[in-house]
Amino acid sequence: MSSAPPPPGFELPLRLLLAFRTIIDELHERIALEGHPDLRPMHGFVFQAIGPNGTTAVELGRRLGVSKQAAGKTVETLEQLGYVERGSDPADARRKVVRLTARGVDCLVRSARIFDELRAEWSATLGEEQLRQVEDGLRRLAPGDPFRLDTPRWFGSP
Amino acid sequence: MSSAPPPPGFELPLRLLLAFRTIIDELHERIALEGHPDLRPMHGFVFQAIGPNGTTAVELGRRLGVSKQAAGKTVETLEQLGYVERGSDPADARRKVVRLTARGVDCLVRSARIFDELRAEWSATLGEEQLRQVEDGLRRLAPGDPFRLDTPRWFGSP
DNA sequence: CACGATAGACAACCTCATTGACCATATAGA
DNA sequence: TCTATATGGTCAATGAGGTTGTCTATCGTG
Repeated sequence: MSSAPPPPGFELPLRLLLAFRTIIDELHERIALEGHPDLRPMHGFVFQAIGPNGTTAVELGRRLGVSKQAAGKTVETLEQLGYVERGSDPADARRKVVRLTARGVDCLVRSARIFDELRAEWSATLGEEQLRQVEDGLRRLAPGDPFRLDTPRWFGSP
Repeated sequence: MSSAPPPPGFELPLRLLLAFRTIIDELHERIALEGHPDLRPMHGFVFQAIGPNGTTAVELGRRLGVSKQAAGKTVETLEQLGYVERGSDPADARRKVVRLTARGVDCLVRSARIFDELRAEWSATLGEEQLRQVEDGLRRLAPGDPFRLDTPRWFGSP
């Protein structure tokens, strides 16, 4: 009955971060082998924030938790890398819709597949039961929309 | 059992990051109320990297995975905030030893206590059994030293 | 004692975020 | 309809934090 002393409280957050980094690093290692070597950890968040239907720089900034100018610059970078493209919205001449290119969609699809493969490997390592315990525990510790995308900025100073 | 379909593979990493952020944000909210309102998430890593015996800017840079100049600037910032102080090493006139001040040590002690309090709250929420399942699962998914301190730099672009 | 290695400081630069300002366009109300 | 306001996008200036390159002082080794 849990007779062993509990681990120090700082271990769990460090393990959470280390596990996250391990997974993301593994993802990028594999997706680099599949033709996307230029991606950075942050870019996956941006692709998810753009979504399959496209978005605008302002809305992207809101989702990422950064200013619209910063979001615009990120879009410009990803446009040069060939992952997104900008078009005009016929229904609103102010909006410039940012959409994933075929290459961007390919990246999203591969990411989703690799994440599923990685989960299958964790399931094999831990057993499906314990993995679900972990996932359920994290859902209860950190409820809400997991797509809080303002993390890149979060570390730095005010 | 486990007859329900597994969640998509990308949920776990997002939950890991969200849980980490939730914990760190909670820590900083509480430690701000105890007299340390100026701390940033990264500073805890720096304090841990300095350690109880002090260190130098070069060694700090190695542990944090940044250049010695960047480490020096961080030390300068923390010195102005009153968390560290620089002294000379009588055994080596080149070295300028960075040590935590009483205020810095106070911060480390309070952090450890608050982390333990937070863990007790998670234990009450999940039950000690499931919390240990989570911790054990993370240890197996991400083994090794949890004190990898090069995270602050990890997010950005190269 | 001379030489290479190390610790630290200074300067220039880069990247990425910020705020402020400005223009074009859409929308709501008198 | 015409005007006021809100919204989307861009440009400019700024600041934080990182980098590399260079320089000096000091240590350790031959």
